[in-house]
Amino acid sequence: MPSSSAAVFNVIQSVDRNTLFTIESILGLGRKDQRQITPLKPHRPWTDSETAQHPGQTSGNTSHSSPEVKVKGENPMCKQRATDSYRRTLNWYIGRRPRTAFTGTQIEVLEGVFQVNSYPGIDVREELAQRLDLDEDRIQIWFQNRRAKLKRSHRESQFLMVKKAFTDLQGPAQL
Amino acid sequence: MPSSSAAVFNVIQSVDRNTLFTIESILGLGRKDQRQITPLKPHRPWTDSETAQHPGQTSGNTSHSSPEVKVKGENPMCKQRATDSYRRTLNWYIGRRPRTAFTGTQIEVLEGVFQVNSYPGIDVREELAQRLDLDEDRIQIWFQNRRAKLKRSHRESQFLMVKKAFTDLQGPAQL
DNA sequence: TTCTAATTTAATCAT
DNA sequence: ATGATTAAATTAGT
Repeated sequence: MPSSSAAVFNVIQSVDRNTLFTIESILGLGRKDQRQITPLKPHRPWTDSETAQHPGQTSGNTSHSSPEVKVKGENPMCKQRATDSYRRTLNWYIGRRPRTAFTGTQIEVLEGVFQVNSYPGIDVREELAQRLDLDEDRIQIWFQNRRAKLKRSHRESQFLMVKKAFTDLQGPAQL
Repeated sequence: MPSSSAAVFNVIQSVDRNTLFTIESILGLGRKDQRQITPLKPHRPWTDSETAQHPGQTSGNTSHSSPEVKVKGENPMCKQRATDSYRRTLNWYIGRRPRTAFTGTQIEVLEGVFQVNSYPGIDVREELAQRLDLDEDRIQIWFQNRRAKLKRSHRESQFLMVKKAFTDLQGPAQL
């Protein structure tokens, strides 16, 4: 059974139930020709239980059942919160890797290396992983995100400079 | 393939300028170097253009000569004198966007679209922004927060179900 | 106090 | 590798 038909059926059901938002519902339905109705990777494991349907039929989505939670340099804080118990237990039906929490010293070292070399090779990454007690994958992902962040900030500053030039041009003209 | 040629080039350049660059020196440099780990000035392009949309909202906060503002660090002793000064210093360096207050009809439409499609694409977001007279960024942030809220509620209900099952298992066993 | 808009970052996916 | 986007976590306003 294809999952797209189920999605379409859900949409039709939802629209049928509340016909209050007729025009606005078309906003969500009008572009059903592409991409959103047939998601190749449905990243929504919880949205189908709104009408009390049978749960658990979407559990077979890329679940790498090797629970090797190797968060090595972690556990700096221990909040006694009731939500903390099921915060971890609800991660299993999501196929996502648990978010890695880098320590302060790890960030320090990574930032220092980034200032020298933003594109570390495999050897430097392996060395860093061994020294910082992290996986090499995490190192690579961190550098990717760090480069993206740097580019973002560069774009922002450039945009601000252009806008400032505009306002500086328009400002004195008003005097 | 020359996929790592850029990285090699960067490394060679770095080595050329400051000779003898090993992981040791990089790590040592990263340790002793003083830099900002917490940026405290992340992203505020609207602080210098308050004339466009939010008149009178932001004040001229050009000087920020108090970089040692501890926001999250709790200080159990001598907290009375520092409360309003904290409040004041928080308002200084925070460059947040003013909180958007959605109207009732905007919330209605957004909720209606959310019931149909929790992951609207760029086209739907743009359409919504134009119809509701909002920025597309606000639409996206709203859907992000809405999904987080939905997931939170689902987590709570699942936790309650698990806890109920647990007590139902333990209860009759005691008889 | 609760709820939620806003921000940041690790992770994922497509190109 | 890059860009877009998401989830998660946190901050902060009403």
